[in-house]
Amino acid sequence: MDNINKKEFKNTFIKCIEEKGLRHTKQREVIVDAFFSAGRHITSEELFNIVKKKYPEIGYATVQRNLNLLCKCCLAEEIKIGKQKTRYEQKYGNMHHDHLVCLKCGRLIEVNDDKIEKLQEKLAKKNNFTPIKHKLEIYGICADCKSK
Amino acid sequence: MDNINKKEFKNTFIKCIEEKGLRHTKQREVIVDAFFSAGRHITSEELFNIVKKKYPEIGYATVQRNLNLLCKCCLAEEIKIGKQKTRYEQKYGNMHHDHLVCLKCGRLIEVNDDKIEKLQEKLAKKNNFTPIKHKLEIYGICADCKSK
DNA sequence: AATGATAATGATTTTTATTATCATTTAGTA
DNA sequence: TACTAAATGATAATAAAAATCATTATCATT
Repeated sequence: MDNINKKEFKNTFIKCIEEKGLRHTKQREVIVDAFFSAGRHITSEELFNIVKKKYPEIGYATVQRNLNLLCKCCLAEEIKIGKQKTRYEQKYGNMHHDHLVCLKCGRLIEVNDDKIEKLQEKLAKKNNFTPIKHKLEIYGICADCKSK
Repeated sequence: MDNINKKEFKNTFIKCIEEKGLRHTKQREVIVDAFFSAGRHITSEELFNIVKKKYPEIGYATVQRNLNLLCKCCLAEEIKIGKQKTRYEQKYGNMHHDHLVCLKCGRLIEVNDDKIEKLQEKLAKKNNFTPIKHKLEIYGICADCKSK
């Protein structure tokens, strides 16, 4: 099942780079594979270290560049929390979610609330503002850290 | 009226540094004054340029340090939007608000919605997460930019 | 299959914001 | 007034991400 998703993910990427007139390379293959298989919120450095194992000649810049490219293809999104390094989150299609951020362990928990989404639309409209996207982060202490 | 707020603001600052056993300096005086009187979302660089006019010998580091100090006193808060420089926002007491961020002109509009706040509490609770603070940013196009 | 245009790569440098360092000055008290 | 430690100002360090650039690889065309 994960393989099906992976296939879809890669196909979307391929379609996207073809639309842009970009090229298919071995490095891109390896990077996109690794990005899909990695955790949900990875830094460029972490991804670089993973990719290096499969493709030792790869350069850091290539990983960084292709993460940026994934963002342009809407397959990844930057998340910046406090002073942490930018993390890159996988995005399948239009699925959106917000984050609970634990201030103790740094864990990111993905959440969703339709009512909040709708109220945000309303709030924007009230200000004659056309919303395109949004970011909601709730900072606090996660269940695990509370029980410790 | 603004002067009363300013007085309160400065008193809070003075109280805060005294609690921490820190000292009162001319530079702090000038920086806090300028910060209060400046726009709602200022960068350290902008503030430095303002302060320099009243106090030309001042160093950038001093402005930066005191902005950080204001944050520790809960009189300022960092706002980081995209790749922009960190901006510092005035905070009076506990007043909280969210932001509409215009993707065209970069303008920040402060908004508030009690219902959203309450739903956030609920959402956190549902995940056994103790919320401390949150950040909601809605990105889109502001009224001014739409009419252009 | 060879060619040529140009995108991509990898190594490195640059940029840029913020923090740290440190000698000197200053504040606040004893 | 002197002393102690905080604050300052100039500068260096840090660190993440972007830019540069010579070289290599891709891919449409022939």
